[in-house]
Amino acid sequence: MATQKNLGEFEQLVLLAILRLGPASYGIPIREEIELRTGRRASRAAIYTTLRRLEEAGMVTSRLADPTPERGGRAKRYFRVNDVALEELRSYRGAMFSMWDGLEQFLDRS
Amino acid sequence: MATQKNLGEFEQLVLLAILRLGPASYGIPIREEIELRTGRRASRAAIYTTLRRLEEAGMVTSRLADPTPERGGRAKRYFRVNDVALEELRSYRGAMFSMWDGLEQFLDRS
DNA sequence: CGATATAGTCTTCGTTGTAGACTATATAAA
DNA sequence: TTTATATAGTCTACAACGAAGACTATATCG
Repeated sequence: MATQKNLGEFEQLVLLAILRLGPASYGIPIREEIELRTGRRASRAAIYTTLRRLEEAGMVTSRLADPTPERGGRAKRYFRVNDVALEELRSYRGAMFSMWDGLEQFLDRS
Repeated sequence: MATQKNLGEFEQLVLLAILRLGPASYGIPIREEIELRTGRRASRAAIYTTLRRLEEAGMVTSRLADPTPERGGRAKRYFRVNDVALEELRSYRGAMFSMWDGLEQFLDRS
């Protein structure tokens, strides 16, 4: 369990999407949140693969809910971010801040 | 050339290190800058491999300088970041800002 | 009960992350 | 003037991550 590695770039996005969505975090909305916020396309398979790997690494926990009475109401798998992952996110965020600090000159539009 | 993909997590760090170091950017200092700022270990091989791939992708440009008259003064290969990479960095930075926005509650120390 | 919508899985493959061992080339020391 | 030591970079190999196509499951609607 929890092989404790560095988070990949896409893994970070997925984790942040889960945090953003809160209790409503499952595959489809996670994907939508990422596409909406980053403007970047992501296949469903990419999302689920990443979610599975994150869970294997102990970064997230999931539970399969009951099917809901809506059209196409297949059971949803909900996710939440574990403390290890939170710590990783914080730490990576700090690292990025430190790396970007002082580089404002390179941020201007060309 | 320049297959235009998403930058990996480590690739970003390397690019930022080059920006930070300016004209003094070559393998060894790049590594030191990353270790210093992020607190994360990185082997020399990891740095050079990433640099080579970034160059193949058109993200950086390198030139091999003349050997310097210091102990161990082997010729250094200097790097600079290309515009494509700058644009990628900006874009990824924006995406991360957007994803982190509103999640300050999760940033507090535990 | 066939069409359609939502949600998730399987399989596969290319790309990125990572390091150990090795090479090259300089000065310092013996 | 050979041998040690320091700096800088390369080769090779493999594990982990990124990404998608095709498929399965399960619900409602007409």
